[in-house]
Amino acid sequence: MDDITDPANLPRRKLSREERRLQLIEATISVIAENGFARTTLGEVARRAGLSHGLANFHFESKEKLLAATLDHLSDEYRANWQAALAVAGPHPADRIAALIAADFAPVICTPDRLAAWCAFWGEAQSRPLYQAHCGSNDAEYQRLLDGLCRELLALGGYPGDAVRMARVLRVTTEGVWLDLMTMQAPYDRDEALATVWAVAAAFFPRHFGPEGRLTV
Amino acid sequence: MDDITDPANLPRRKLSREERRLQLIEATISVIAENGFARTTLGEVARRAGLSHGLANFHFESKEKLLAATLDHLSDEYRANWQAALAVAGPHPADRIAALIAADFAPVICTPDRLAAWCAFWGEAQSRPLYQAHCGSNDAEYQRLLDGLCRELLALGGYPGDAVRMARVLRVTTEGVWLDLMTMQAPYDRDEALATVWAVAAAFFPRHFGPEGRLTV
DNA sequence: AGATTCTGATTGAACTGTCAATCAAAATGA
DNA sequence: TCATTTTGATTGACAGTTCAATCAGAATCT
Repeated sequence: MDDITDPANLPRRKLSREERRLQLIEATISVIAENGFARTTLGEVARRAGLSHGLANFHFESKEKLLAATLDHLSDEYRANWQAALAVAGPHPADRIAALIAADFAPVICTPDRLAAWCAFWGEAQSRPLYQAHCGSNDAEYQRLLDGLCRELLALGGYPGDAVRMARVLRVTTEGVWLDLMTMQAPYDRDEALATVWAVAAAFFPRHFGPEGRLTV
Repeated sequence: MDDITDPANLPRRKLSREERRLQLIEATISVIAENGFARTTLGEVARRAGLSHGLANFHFESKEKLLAATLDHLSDEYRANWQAALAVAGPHPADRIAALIAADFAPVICTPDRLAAWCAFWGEAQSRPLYQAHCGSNDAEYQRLLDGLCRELLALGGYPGDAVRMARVLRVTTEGVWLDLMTMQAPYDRDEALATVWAVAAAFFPRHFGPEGRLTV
């Protein structure tokens, strides 16, 4: 048949291996966000990517591995985002804490689809050790970093309190407002979510943070 | 524990309708906690309850309705717990806030199985409106109550800040440490979790709360 | 009380649909 | 040509649902 001139069968095999994988991963995020984890099927993922379902198994071997790769992707993306934010932040611990907080609300990361997918993975993580390691709360590097910054700022500002607990509150507050944005029927907006985290920072470090974030000296 | 939920004593036609429903719901919580939401089957629920799988459909019509009833049960239980705690608390807003916080860490509520089940429902709630309404963040009564208490305490103590945001931080910090207890590979214990919430209260209301909780005047 | 009838809880096998995985053939690119 | 990618039909397993048969206990009757 003459398919060369037919625009209907144009877009075959134009993406590289890595691009195809990414395309399937993005479709997976989208399906998880819309249908939830339990109702995510390879068929729906393939359909949304405009591909046949056999391809998912070709590129990922199994559904399980596709899901694991999807979580990996989200995890890498999240880490790259805060590391980039940190790279352009000043050396003062308050500046670095502010950068980390703000990074979590960057439009690239804080997308409805992505938040929903994170949420779904959290829900399943407890029963699947494979996922558990990649979930946010287990990023040891991030936690050590935030712990250290809080300790520095505590010493610098002469604040009372426990650095590890403060770091934990900052982290879980961010996760918590994320969860609110996903699960509430009438949620507040992203700015209000960020303001809520600033309220925590301001309560812990009142001379360095205010309701709008980092206080400029 | 309950003799109802113990499969050891094989109950052949001894339990009432309501008791049987409860038994199946408890089995469902257990299976969700162990296998996750996506891998929860009627067969496994029935096996764990020591009953045939046809019975689950007899009592609940469908798997979907069994899951909804399970969430309902968790939701009712949660509400009953904080309402009971509030009933025996003093009239001072700080005492009532302290009672609400402590209630969330009561051994009856703060059980591995129950936390895991909550977690799983959160993960699916975004894609299922039926669940969404019953998830913690949507308990309007609880939120209005906590908002009001924070507003009172703010006025009473002459503290600066936004009452609604403070109430939100207290709530999401609790949810957040719950999530930590579930999803972290090496989590801290329940006391440390509670202490983390006290740290927030102490930061917001330093003359009414300390690292150990409510300050006695 | 004892026998009979009634109710509805319970079982387990059969049915149905769905989904992940497989594979052979076709299309594509080098 | 040869290797790689893509398709789509097929397969096998498994889960949810249905249903006819069973059975224990309650209610009713004699």
